[in-house]
Amino acid sequence: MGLPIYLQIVEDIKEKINSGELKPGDALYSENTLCKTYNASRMTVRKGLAILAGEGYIYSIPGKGNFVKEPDSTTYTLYYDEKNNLINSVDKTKLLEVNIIMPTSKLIEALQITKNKKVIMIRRLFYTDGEPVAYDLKYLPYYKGMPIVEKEIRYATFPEIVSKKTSLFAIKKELIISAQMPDEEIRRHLNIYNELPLMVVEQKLYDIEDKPIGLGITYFRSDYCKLYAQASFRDKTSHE
Amino acid sequence: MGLPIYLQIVEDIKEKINSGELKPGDALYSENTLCKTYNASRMTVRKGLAILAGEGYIYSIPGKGNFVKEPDSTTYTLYYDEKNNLINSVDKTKLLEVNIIMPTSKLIEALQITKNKKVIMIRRLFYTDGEPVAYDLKYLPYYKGMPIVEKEIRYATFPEIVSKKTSLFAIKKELIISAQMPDEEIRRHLNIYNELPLMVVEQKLYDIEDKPIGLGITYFRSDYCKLYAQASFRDKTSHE
DNA sequence: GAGTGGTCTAGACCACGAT
DNA sequence: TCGTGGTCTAGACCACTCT
Repeated sequence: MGLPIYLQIVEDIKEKINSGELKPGDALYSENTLCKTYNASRMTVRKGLAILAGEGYIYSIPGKGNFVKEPDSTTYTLYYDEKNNLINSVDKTKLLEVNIIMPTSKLIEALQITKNKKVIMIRRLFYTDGEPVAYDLKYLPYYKGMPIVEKEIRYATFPEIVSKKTSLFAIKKELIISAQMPDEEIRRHLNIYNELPLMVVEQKLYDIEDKPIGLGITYFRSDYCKLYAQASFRDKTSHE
Repeated sequence: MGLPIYLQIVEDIKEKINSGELKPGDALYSENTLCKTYNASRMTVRKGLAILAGEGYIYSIPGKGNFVKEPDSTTYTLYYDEKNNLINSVDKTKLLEVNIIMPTSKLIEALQITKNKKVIMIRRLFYTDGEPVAYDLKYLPYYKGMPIVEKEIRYATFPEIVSKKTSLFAIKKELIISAQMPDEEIRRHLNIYNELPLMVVEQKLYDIEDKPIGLGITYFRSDYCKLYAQASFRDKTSHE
């Protein structure tokens, strides 16, 4: 087979781990031994081991060796896009309000600002097939000369809105997912007349220095929103 | 500073990307040029580029060059552990029932089994501070001679239960998160007397060949469950 | 054909752990 | 002191793209 040597090493050791021949905590053979085993140079062996480490199979302790890692059973990769987590995706966005407000105490804490700092509030409604499916609130600290162009805000995704200020790469993001019942205002906006709960996704954006630069809360009709995640697996690294 | 050369390269290029000097789609200098720039050998430069690629900053096209990648704004790392996503974590588990049942049509589809294949059903209740906080259902295809030891099942986490059969490394997992109102039975188990919704987490486990080996559904009282995710960031790779 | 990234080698020196 | 992993070099050959 035409597989490069380092990938053969990866596959071989993976197989040994998956089959149980190597168990968590076990030491691999030393790199020099692996060089002889696979008839490869040390750099090639190390490239294979680096991939295994990146995929969470092994770790290494300098001066001691490489060891099989305990698999992480609590980490998943979640796909979240406020406009595309619905059973059907958002095809219309209605801008309800853009305003500059004084922060509530919740905002002061979340955005780590003083109580005199003004905040931009954006309220939007997302539609799928003509039906309102989500009610969306965004808050950003207000800076003088900030361009609040309605057209942009109407269609933009939260990271896009914020990225006008900072490079997208610089942003750290956090999500908190919960469920709750809608209040009267949200019931009205989302046409909820019966006992339908909401999926609530709170999104916090931070800049490179961990300073909060945006808070978003999206209330989804639970019949239009399911979130999907999978075991944060392996095979995301460069090979292939 | 004592940073190894390849990490200096990583930091330098990251800085150029974060500051906007290099924008998505831009080509980096060729590897040979970078060798001269940083006074390093090609392997060292490539080690740095490999890290940048692993962290999602760049990608490379053989024969063409290395390019700055569009940042992925929809992928997050979610932490989910059925016993530890609650405001307080589970300190007691009550085993309601272990039974072997004939599959419902939903189970036939989810576990990809025939309608004559028996299924093990496990029903549990999770407690925090004496209060029931989650109602938990697990389904696994039944195999002859399967050891169903009550004590194990009572306390085990889903992946742990299934791993009696397969190596933990071999398991692929999927989560589907939604919100719904409790039915009469769940209201009773979770002491819900008012309009309190549930966070529902459906967990599917697959073996290495993508065959389903377990289905779990956990119904959390929404006042005791928030899920947490953060931008699937970078800096998880080996360096440091 | 010249330039690019992908793979690979056979050395080297270092800091660290075990003894 | 010896073996381990961590870093690094200066070459090499290949397949590929561009022109």
